[in-house]
Amino acid sequence: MKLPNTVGNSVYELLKRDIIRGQLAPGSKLKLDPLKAQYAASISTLRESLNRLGSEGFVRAEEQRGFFVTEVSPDDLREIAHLRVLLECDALRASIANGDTEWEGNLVAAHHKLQLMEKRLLEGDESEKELWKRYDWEFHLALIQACNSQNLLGLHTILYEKYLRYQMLVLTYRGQEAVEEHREMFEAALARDAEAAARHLKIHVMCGLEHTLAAMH
Amino acid sequence: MKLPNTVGNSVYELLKRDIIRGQLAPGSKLKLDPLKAQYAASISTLRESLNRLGSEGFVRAEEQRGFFVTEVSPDDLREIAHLRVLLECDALRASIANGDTEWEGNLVAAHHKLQLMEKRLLEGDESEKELWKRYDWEFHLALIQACNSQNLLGLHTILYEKYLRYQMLVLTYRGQEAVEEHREMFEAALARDAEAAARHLKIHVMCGLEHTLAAMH
DNA sequence: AAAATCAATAATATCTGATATTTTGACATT
DNA sequence: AATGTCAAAATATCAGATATTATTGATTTT
Repeated sequence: MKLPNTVGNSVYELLKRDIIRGQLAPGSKLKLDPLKAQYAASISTLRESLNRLGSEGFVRAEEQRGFFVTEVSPDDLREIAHLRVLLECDALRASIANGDTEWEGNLVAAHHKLQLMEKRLLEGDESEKELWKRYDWEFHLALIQACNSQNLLGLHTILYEKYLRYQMLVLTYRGQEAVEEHREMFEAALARDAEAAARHLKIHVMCGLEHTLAAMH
Repeated sequence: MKLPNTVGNSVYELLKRDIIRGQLAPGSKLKLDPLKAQYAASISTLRESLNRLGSEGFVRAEEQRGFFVTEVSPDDLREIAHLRVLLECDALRASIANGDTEWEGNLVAAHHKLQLMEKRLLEGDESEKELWKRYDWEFHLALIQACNSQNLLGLHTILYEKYLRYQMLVLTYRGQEAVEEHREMFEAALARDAEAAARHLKIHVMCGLEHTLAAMH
């Protein structure tokens, strides 16, 4: 990954992070003057970032009325989970078919790190949820990294982030089940059993969906 | 569809149209001053639109070096075709499962208009390729309109447009085969045969892919 | 009290012009 | 041909101005 050197890029990253974390609440108005103060950027630069986020669906732009954090809803979450399964399973199959030694190595490393973190979370050490989130992402990315489609990886990234926002909003950790699912995916991927891996991935996302929907009451 | 009232929106639409039509050639530099003259908008407004197009993949932004029309390549086209099949087939299945009378009505109308236009194209009247392009889009959209997922429809739109750019670049019409494929999809959809419809759609896109790849020499 | 009206205020969309930094291209040196 | 230098060009960013539109609150009408 390249560092975001420009002001525009870092404002974009910060805004996206704050939306995903829920610090900018769903539906809330993104007024330019306050944002300018908070994110230390000019209106023009802010508008550029907001336009990007608008294209990606994190922000909604209403003509002449400005920008809003995209609303959440159970239906939207269902759509996102469904798309994530569709794209990630496809990418996973391709990745398992194409992956070389390098890919396996990264995957083993990513799973190992994730698993260590999950062990600590299960033991009650909730101090590093940020890190857990990153390791979860790195594991899922490692699985599909060899899919050989930049377009697919790009779309998946956005879907993963949107899904993550919902998980952050309900702020609950699913625990042991998720650990198992990760392990099953991991083992199936290493065994080059694409169908099993995709099956476990689908279960993983769908159970996460149910869990999050339930927590949304 | 809503009309783009703001300058930013129409510049966005115009730029995208010119990229898809190939009037802004793949890889070409998008210098701000010339664009400012050509699209009659200020730098700030232009940059907003370019940022949106960057998020969607029509434009590539390079730090400190400005904006470029995204390059084309056979591999990129293959990725896009593959994703289009993946998403559009999924949407089609859902649409066939959910579609009501209203949906069928729109579909019949869209297919009828497309078919008339195709007849004229086959007879050699190439004067209205713009209109044909629109009717093709409206038909494909009508097919999946009832899929019940705004997220899916949004992603599909971008993929369709990217695929279309390649078709515009090679500037050849596939003719009778495409007409047949449209008819088969149409009839399968009306008969609520989701598997057949998806099969024909896949063939439709994949044959279009081969045709375009061949024309890219 | 509810609805409609309307002026005052606030916010957005857009443009211009200015500055600092970076990239590019020409030219000269090795 | 490779490298180094320097002016010109281009970008990224900002601040400030204007026109237009949206919001708010008070006033009037029903």
